[in-house]
Amino acid sequence: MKNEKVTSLDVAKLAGVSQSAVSRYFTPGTSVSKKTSEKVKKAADALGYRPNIIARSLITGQSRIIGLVVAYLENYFYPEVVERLSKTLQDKGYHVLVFISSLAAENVDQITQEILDYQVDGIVLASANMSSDLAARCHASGVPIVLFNRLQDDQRLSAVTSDNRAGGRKLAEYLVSLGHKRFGYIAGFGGASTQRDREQGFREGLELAGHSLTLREVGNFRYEDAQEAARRMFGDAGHRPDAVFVCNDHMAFAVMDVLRFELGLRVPEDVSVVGFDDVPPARWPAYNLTTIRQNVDDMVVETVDTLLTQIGDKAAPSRRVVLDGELIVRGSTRSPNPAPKRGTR
Amino acid sequence: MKNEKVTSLDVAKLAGVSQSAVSRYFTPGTSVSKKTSEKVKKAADALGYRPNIIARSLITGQSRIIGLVVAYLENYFYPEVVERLSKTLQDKGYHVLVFISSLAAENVDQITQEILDYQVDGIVLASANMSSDLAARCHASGVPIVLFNRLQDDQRLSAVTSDNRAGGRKLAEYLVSLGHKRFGYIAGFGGASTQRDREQGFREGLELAGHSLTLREVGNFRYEDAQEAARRMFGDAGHRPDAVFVCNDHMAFAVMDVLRFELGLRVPEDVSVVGFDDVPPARWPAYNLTTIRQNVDDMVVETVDTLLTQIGDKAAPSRRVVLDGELIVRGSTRSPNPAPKRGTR
DNA sequence: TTCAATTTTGCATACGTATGAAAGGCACGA
DNA sequence: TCGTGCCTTTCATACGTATGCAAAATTGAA
Repeated sequence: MKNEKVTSLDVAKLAGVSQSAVSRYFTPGTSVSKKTSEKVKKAADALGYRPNIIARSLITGQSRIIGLVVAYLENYFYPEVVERLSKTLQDKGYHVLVFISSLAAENVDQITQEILDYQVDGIVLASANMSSDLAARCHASGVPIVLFNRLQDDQRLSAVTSDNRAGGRKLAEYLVSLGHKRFGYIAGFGGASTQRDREQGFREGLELAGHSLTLREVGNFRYEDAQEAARRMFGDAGHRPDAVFVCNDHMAFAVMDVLRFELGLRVPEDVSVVGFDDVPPARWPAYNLTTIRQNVDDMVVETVDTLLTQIGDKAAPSRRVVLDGELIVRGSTRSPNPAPKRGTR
Repeated sequence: MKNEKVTSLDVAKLAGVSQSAVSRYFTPGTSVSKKTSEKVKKAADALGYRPNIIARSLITGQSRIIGLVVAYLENYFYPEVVERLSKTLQDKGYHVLVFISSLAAENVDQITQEILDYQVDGIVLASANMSSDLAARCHASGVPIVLFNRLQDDQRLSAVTSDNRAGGRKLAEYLVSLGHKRFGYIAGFGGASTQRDREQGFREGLELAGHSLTLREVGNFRYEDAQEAARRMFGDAGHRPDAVFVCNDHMAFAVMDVLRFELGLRVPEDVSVVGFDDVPPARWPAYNLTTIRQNVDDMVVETVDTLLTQIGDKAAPSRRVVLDGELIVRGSTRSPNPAPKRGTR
């Protein structure tokens, strides 16, 4: 209940040195003699003193806070991101201030204002889009921004993504190689670059193999919407796809659930299902989903690298990092071995 | 790239007023005339000025930052918490600074030090335990703390939890009512109060009905550990439970997966499985898990209430809020209707 | 021992804002 | 016209720390 803040001045008095000495003791990379060092340490311990980061920030202009904007943690890709990102930054002496944004874009602009108010040293935008003028404004105020799992036309913004287009193509090629003929696609929210790129890659892959998309529905990255999309796509028994690419794993689970438990279809015998992300439930036996892995660890490392580089050198050029995504083959797709047809066994 | 910070003094000059006037304009609840109000607004807009929260904090002693300590977002109960908590606080003008802690306890103490360095206005401890002396220290420094989904012996700490013991009892009663005879329990991490209380309630419920726990294994709140636990518990076909309570949903999914896909057992026909939390996948058809609902919204509201009350009045007494958890009956438990045995259909 | 070179220390100031106290402005009634 | 009371504004200072600069102390070599 004692609300007595202990300051560097208190420590200085007790230790019989100047406030500067105390400050220097707690600032790495400054010279302070062994003698005073011990005096300060002793006094600081006795009083339970710790430097006030807020006051320090005011001087140095460094808050050691990174703002993270995230829209929905419902997709289990993002909790992993928050955890890894926060941990990695923590190890480097930074911390993450979370801003939850709605899907509406204006909201993001308002939130970014709030972020800037906190004098953050950098911003990570995940699962949220930002208006170009606001991006420009952040840039103008000298705060580095990294788009995570997002791309924007503005080339001045750094971004870390997987190669979503290549991923979509890989999935198309793989499904074609399994002998599938009728392809469905369940899309995410229209404004997202991940949605756009994955679909584009998937279509390209199909067309290169002489196929094309048969059916397309929109699931908006939400479980419930994806269920609806699956019902529409597979409702007409006569015109069903025999393979469906769902824009992310989260929605793929919804689709599989509808196929199996509402429509009585077997996965993969009747329909092959593939997703994107490789979130933890994708490898749980109940889903066992074939998907493209987004390596969260690598993405986070690149994000932090980019961010800290730009914090250290404001003149550093922006980077666009595109990571390869590995195809993870599991049990939600038909077996690749066509041998049984010939009866060789 | 222009790194020119615009301060209240700049605005004051442009508007032809004093710096105080600018400060008052941006401080709600202060009196400022309509005339200067407009001058300031105009100048501020022209320069793109926004008050520096860091500098403000130094004066007011209020950072409007709440520290959140969380250990693992792997359990999908916590992402919901982070999202709801952050959003609710955002609406009240606060923001959440995230601290990821390992499971080790010393780590939490170090992290709490870091939190205090940021001069947070309050702390929420979720999925992490804190040493008593550190709790005392936080208390001493006047920073309110709320334990979320955790209890501690120290009565001075506020806490918001579900009634875990009552929940465990409800589950026991329900399983008994279904006619089960052999009961298994898969425990969480030993140090957690949720683990302890849920198990205690479950045992009480069984004993009140003249039953007792047959088998017990430890899953440590982790998917993989829970799989192992399930293998041990159900490995011996002659001594299997016919109902199992898994300490949280996250582990329950692992157990169901092992039962169905490794051991070929049917849920609920061969074994009834119940969990705790009611995370989103619990209602997905693939699991369709009977469980106790922890109402995240209510828990968050109570947490924020408690926190803001104590921030507003440091002398406010600590609160312990215990919320009721509803039994959600789904398809992972045997049908309550014993009629088929008599062949009435 | 002396002096120059080097390290350590203290002093003073700055960071950007909030706020109590004092001064200024205004309207109103006498 | 003058004085009284109230609302605005300005002035000055404080919050807790970092840091350039100059003074002091230490070191090392001659």
